[in-house]
Amino acid sequence: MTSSDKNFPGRDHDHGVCIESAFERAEALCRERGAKLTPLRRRVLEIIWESHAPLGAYDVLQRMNAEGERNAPPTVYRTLDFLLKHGLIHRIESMNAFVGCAMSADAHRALFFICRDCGNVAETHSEAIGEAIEASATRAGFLVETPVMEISGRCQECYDDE
Amino acid sequence: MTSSDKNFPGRDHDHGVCIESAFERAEALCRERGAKLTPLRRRVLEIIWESHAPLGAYDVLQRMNAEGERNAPPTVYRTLDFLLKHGLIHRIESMNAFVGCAMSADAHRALFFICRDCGNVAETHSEAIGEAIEASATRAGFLVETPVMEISGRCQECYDDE
DNA sequence: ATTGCAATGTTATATTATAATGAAAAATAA
DNA sequence: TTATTTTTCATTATAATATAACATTGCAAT
Ligand SMILES: [Zn+2]
Ligand SMILES: [Zn+2]
Ligand SMILES: [Zn+2]
Ligand SMILES: [Zn+2]
Repeated sequence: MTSSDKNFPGRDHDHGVCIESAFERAEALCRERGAKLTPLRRRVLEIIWESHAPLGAYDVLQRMNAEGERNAPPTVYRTLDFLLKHGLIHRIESMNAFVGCAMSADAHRALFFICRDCGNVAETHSEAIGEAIEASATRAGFLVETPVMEISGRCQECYDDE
Repeated sequence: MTSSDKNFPGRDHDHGVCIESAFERAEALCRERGAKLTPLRRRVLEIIWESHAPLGAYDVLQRMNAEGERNAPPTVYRTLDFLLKHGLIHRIESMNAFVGCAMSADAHRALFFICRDCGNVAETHSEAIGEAIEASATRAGFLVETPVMEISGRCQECYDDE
């Protein structure tokens, strides 16, 4: 199986592991690229990784300012742009929100499953889908550059709960 | 071939035909459902169908008000909601914009190709993609409800032009 | 006529995102 | 080191997108 894995975050998964490995990947990648993971950027990444549910920019901002700081929107958008540019987070277009990238941050075409109940997002990568899209694009005379694939629905745990 | 067709709108296609058939579909569907295609709704649908490039809500509003009318945002959003509900238009999530539905308006899962040069959008339907997504969803333990698939890239004509 | 309902109008405001400018900090060069 | 340049961050204002809340109109059923 070359394509996706069972990677929807279970209710009981060890999220500490997610966070830890996200930071390891971020640090490795920044070291490798000579990019600076400043305290501000680290903090925003940490906020994003508080859960697997996407956060809006203003939600991030609110958390940044929880202890009385006075960061303004451009600060959070700039920081999110940095994290996006380096593939450390993804933007979920259908939600105007941001979620941590769960994979090695090299450019990749991701498919997101978004649970409408718990709000969690699972990132997957499927060659079969990529190929099907390429085939369709070829028939339509279209050159694929940036696919946005965001599938709303329900995760296993949420539909087990009715 | 059960899946998609060559349906990117060519530079030279007869757009009058697109508009005409869009209105025929809209009228048939509203008749069938007892929904009212009021002058306001007809006008918005007409504005949306001016081209194959998605329009933002405020672009629609501007066109509605071009002759001095004073429609306000809720009017256009309500009207767009009606057209969306009946499948007469689609919302392109990655653009916050709206485009006419090119197919019979029964609930369908569409894939959009969006040309970054000319801005045109082609709507396609591919069983292969649907199946690939279902397969991936099953592996991830996910129940698909509302897929958003919006592929940015370049249409044939635009990359022929360099 | 009166009631009920769907459609539209109106005002205000919420939410998401960026422009423009400058100060501070960090890296690089001299 | 000091000077120079670049990157990062702060600040103020504003643009762009979307909705809440409530009023009015028009039309159909009783
Ligand atoms: Zn986790
Ligand atoms: Zn869920
Ligand atoms: Zn056309
Ligand atoms: Zn094009």
